Order: sequence, then C-alpha cells, then structure tokens
Amino acid sequence: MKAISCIREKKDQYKIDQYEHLLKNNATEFNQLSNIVGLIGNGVRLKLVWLINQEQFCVCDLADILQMSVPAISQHLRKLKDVGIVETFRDKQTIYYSITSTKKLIVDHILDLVSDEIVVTI
Amino acid sequence: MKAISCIREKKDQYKIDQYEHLLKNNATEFNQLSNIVGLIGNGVRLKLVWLINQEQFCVCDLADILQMSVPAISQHLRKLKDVGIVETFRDKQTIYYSITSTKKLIVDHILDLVSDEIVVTI
DNA sequence: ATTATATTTAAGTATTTGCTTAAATAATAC
DNA sequence: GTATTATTTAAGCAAATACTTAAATATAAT
Repeated sequence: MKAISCIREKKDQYKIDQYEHLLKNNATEFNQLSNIVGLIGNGVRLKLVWLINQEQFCVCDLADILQMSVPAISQHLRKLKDVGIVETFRDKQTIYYSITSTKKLIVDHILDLVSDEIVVTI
Repeated sequence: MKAISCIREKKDQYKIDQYEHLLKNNATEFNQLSNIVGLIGNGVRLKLVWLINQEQFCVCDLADILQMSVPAISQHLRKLKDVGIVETFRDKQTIYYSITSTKKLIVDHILDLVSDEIVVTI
C-alpha cells in the first residue's frame, strides 16, 4: 500500500510525480491493453488466436488441433470473447469463431511477432 | 488429455493435421513468445516495461511512481529479467533497470499499442 | 568496525488460473 | 416426440500468481 521506498538524494520528485500522474491519467488504457495482452500471452490462447486469425474454426477443430478437451478450449474462447477479441456465428449446430473487426488491428500487431518467427505453409 | 471432440462430417482431418503439425513444429517459438507476451500482459509489468522503455529507473523510483512496495516491484522486475526483457547496471548502491537490446524490438512492438492510446508529455 | 541505504530473497497467504468431470443448452435428425 | 450432436456452463481442485512482512545481501558513509 504505502510505498515507503528509499531516501536517496538523487530522487527527482518532480519527474516521479509527472510519471505517476501520466500513468494515472491513462489507467484505463493501460488496464485495457494489459487485459488483452495478458489474455493473448497464454500458450494455449496465443495459438487459438493465431489459428482463428488464419481462418474460422469451430470449437471441435480447435480442440482437435491443440489436442485438448472441448470444455478447456471453450473456456479459453469464452475469455477471448469476453474482452471482445473473438466473436461467433452459428451455422446449424456448429459455432464458428473469428477475430472481431474492432480487435483485428491489435491482434495482427501482436501476431506479427509470431510471423517473424515461424513459417506458415498451409 | 485425449481430445474426443466431435463426430462432425464436415471435419477436414487433413487440414487439422496440417495445423497440428505446424504448431508442434513451432512449439518453442509459440511458447517463448507467449511467455514474454504473458509477462508484459500484466497491469503492473506493462507499466514497468513502458516506464523503463522511456528511461532508466531504479527500483525505488518505480515503486514511488506506481505507489507500490519495493519488494513487490523488485519481484516483478525479477520476472522480467529472468526472460531477458530487462537488464541491470549498478551505480553505487543504486541498481538501474533498462530494456535489453535483444528484446528491445519486441518490447517496442508491444508498446506501440500503448502509444496509440496515450499522449506522453514528459 | 558500525550504521545506514538500496535491493533482493524467502516464507506465508489469499486470489486467480486452467484444467477435469458432469450436467445443462441448443439445434438437428429421425 | 426422442435421440444425437455441438457447445457451454458449473463445480471441484491443484497449481500458479501477486502481494505481504521479515530477514538477508551488498555497497557506502561515518
């Protein structure tokens, strides 16, 4: 809570205050972004987002590809849906997931980092 | 474990296998990246990385700016250091943190998303 | 040496996360 | 209608996370 840090004479209180206020003024932006980045920064969800960004998939496909249970995948997708990264549309019994247009830019931006590392041949 | 997903006739086993192998072949890259992105995708650490990317700071400064305890900040910095995002250099009793040159690109890339949202006036 | 300062580390703990299994929904097929 | 299939949801639990406080290091000043 209380940040009783250090006495240090080199302490630049003015600068500290400036940064403190800057971060507080932009708390919402930092929080939103860390939520999104934090969600994508999970081994399973990074792959899910990458896959869904390649093309639409249903839960079953994703479970098969990642060799995980359907409920496990479904719960990951729910989190991604809750923050608006993915959306769904239904075709009969099948529900397909895709990246939302609103988050497409940020997703592409983060997935750029994947593209730099791997070679896709599908 | 065993992913007994769905029977679906539209299932494209060839495509599923292709993606499965592609992800397995690049497991290391995906894991490394999700580790880094996951670390930065934390409210406190996103701010820490953003701050340190602006200029060098010591633990005390960061604790003051974020109004958190020194040990809490120190432990966050340790995680960032463990994956090679930040490095330290000592000046007398003070230890300064900076972004490593090896991770500078990826950090800048993620912080681009912050820059899009906030205005910095320091 | 002794004291003070900056920082890290360790131990403890409450909260969150990511799975599991089982049950609940929803749409299709018969 | 009843059965089947795709998906979600809920409950339970082990592991991970993010703090706390107290103790340990390391450097500097006296």
